[in-house]
Amino acid sequence: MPELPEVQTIINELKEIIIHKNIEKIRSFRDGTIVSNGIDVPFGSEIIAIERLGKYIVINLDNTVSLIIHLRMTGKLIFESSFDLPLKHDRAIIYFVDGSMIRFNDIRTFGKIEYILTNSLGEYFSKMGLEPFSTDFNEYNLLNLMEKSRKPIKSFLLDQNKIAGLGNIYVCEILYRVGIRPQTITNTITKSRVKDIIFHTKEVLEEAIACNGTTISDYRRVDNKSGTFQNFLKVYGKSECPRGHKIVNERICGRSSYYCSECQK
DNA sequence: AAGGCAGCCTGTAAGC
DNA sequence: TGCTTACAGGCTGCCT
Repeated sequence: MPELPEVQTIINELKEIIIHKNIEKIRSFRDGTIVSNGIDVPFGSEIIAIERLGKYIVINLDNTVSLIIHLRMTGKLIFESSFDLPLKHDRAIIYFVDGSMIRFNDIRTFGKIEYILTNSLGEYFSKMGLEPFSTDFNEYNLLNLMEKSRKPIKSFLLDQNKIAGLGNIYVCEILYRVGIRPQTITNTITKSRVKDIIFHTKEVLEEAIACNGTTISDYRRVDNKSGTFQNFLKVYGKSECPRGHKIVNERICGRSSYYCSECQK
């Protein structure tokens, strides 16, 4: 399930491959996957930049149009150096003028490619939360948000309008490292713990990016390879924590939540 | 207004 | 063995 590290990995790899390529056409194989908003991607549109915002991939073209891609749970972007027929679960394909292409493959069809005018990106992402690697993700701003929230910290960290890019796996891992239980009500957490949340959020995300992400089932890199951070998970999907305590698996905030009742209080 | 949750969807695996 | 059911989970939209 692509979260920030997986999306960042895909972007890092795409940058090497598709910057300055010209789009020949984008074909859809399923209604609803491409949301055009009445905007056209003209033949020859050149890709001039690719960036990540939360879990979104934003591709800027040279003609005031941008593509916003969200992979949701099972979306993959797989680069092929030559044109080929669509595979099972390919929902769209971006064909380039040089004969290469990118498959947008998505088993569960929740992913989307949206066309938008570049100058309205700001509005589109206006509610997006703090970027974990920006200077805005600091003690002052986070404490300010947390003081106002009465929901469980798990739900707070998953809220993209608070912090951008975290999903279920990394939230479980962050809370383990911080030593807080997922049920803890956000505005009861002390200031020193807020510091710990910032530190461990960056730490986990950095480590996962260095591993090219976490492949549990569906996530793949642009070359169809897996990430390796699954080998370093301490609680998600585990039955014992690194210190040998039994891990609790409980549904919290509608999500399967893993935590250690010894290490997390 | 903030928070909770069903629904979207398909493949996998457990249960009977 | 084969069918049914639960689960995986990001985000939107509806309800309270």
